Amino acid sequence: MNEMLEQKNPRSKYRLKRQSLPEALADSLRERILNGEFKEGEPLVQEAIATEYECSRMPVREAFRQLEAAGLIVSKIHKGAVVTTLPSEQIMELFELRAMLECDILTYSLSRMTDHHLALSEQILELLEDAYHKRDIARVGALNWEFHRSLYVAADRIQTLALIQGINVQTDRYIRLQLLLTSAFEEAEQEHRQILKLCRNRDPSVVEFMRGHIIRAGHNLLDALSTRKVSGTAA
Amino acid sequence: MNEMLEQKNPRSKYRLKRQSLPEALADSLRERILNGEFKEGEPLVQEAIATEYECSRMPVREAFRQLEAAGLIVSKIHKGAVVTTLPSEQIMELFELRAMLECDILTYSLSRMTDHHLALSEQILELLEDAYHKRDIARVGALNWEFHRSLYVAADRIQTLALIQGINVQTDRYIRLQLLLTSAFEEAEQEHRQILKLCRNRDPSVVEFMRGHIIRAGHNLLDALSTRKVSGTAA
DNA sequence: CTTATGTAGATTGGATCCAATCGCAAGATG
DNA sequence: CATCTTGCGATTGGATCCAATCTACATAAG
Repeated sequence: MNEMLEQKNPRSKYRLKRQSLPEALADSLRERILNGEFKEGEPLVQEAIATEYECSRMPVREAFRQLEAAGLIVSKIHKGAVVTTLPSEQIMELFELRAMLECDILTYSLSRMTDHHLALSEQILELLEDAYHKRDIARVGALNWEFHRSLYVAADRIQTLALIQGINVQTDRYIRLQLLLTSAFEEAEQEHRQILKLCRNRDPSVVEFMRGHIIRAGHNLLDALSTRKVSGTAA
Repeated sequence: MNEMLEQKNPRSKYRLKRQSLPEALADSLRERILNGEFKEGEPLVQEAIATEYECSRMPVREAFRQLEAAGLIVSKIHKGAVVTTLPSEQIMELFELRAMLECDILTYSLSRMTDHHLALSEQILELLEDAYHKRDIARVGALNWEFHRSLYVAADRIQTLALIQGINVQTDRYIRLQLLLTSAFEEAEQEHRQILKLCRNRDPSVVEFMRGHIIRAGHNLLDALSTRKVSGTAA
């Protein structure tokens, strides 16, 4: 039980401590992987994590199972867990999947959005812009997903949303990396405003705009990654 | 170590016992859930499973984590795990997701398929037809997915395939249920032949045909499910 | 008779202990 | 000198034990 473990679900006011230790651990470790604190290919040692969080290895092991299912780590028998490393084609594939799935769900959502939904999206967008200007990378990553998600809840497509969320967790890691490397998020910021505006008008063209938004993000990321890679090998 | 636990990966000949107990358990339990042996809403008790497989509760717990990540069970803290139960809208949503994702990957795959790929698909299809005529439900379920999968491997879209596999695991349960309830698989069998034929000709129309194939399967299932429900409540 | 409370049994969550396996280095052997 | 073997430390896998929590039933109060 460590002070690093904050309980989640801040939205439901009177719901505290309804998380088991493995879940809380998984949340914390996921955050640290997405932050880049645990780098690609880095091995995660059960004992080290356990002592760090002042608990036994058992909850750590269960947390590892969850992270493995989310695709953030891979663990081989008797050899431990390492942070996943994706080749660039697969990273792009993830963005293409997001584009396909998010466009689909947005189509459902668009006709069902209420003013309440839009107001909430706007609120999140303002928080996102604020976080970006303060260069709070972790918060930008989280709020970026929250904004996208807020546009989709009206669709009431639970399975689709769950799938998209899973992919977003994976791309989040690279989005944060991109924030450190480039200034490409400037244009993404403007695109977010445009997306919200189109949604307000229930303009169906927002779907294709969203597709471009996501695919562009993927391409920008790959560019940033490839330039980093050559500079990395040079150094 | 119980005789119920068979090691998987039969395709790679000299690869035995490279599975940890939790994984083997997860495989076995997943199979039993898909078979309908554990019904929807039924609680899974750690101790009972553990004694059944003659092991301690710990590997069971880790297996539960995997099954939960796959969406087959949900577990609440200090209240244990129960088999998931999906409302019909979400079941249909799963089929629609399959339709979208499988059509997408098939488009990639179609232009890259070699004769070798097609021969393999044909082999699997024959096994599938054989299993169906022998009314080996579990085998039909597994081979149905194997056939679909065999059409997609050429696409070399790892993330997409993983996503589709996850959804197929969930729909598999209902497909097997449908096999018990209806004879709708007869037409599916013919459609499989047609799909393979269109793939041989590299006919792009196979993509839309596949979409219809999957969506039809979903509708047939929902029909079967709704009639079962009314007869169930009547009895 | 209904509702609140409390206690016992069952079940899950977490910690500690022991066994199995892996990696690596030192030494033997050709 | 290269290669194989062997043994030890480190790490993971699994079992058992104890603590925390839930469910159900019984009992008492209104």
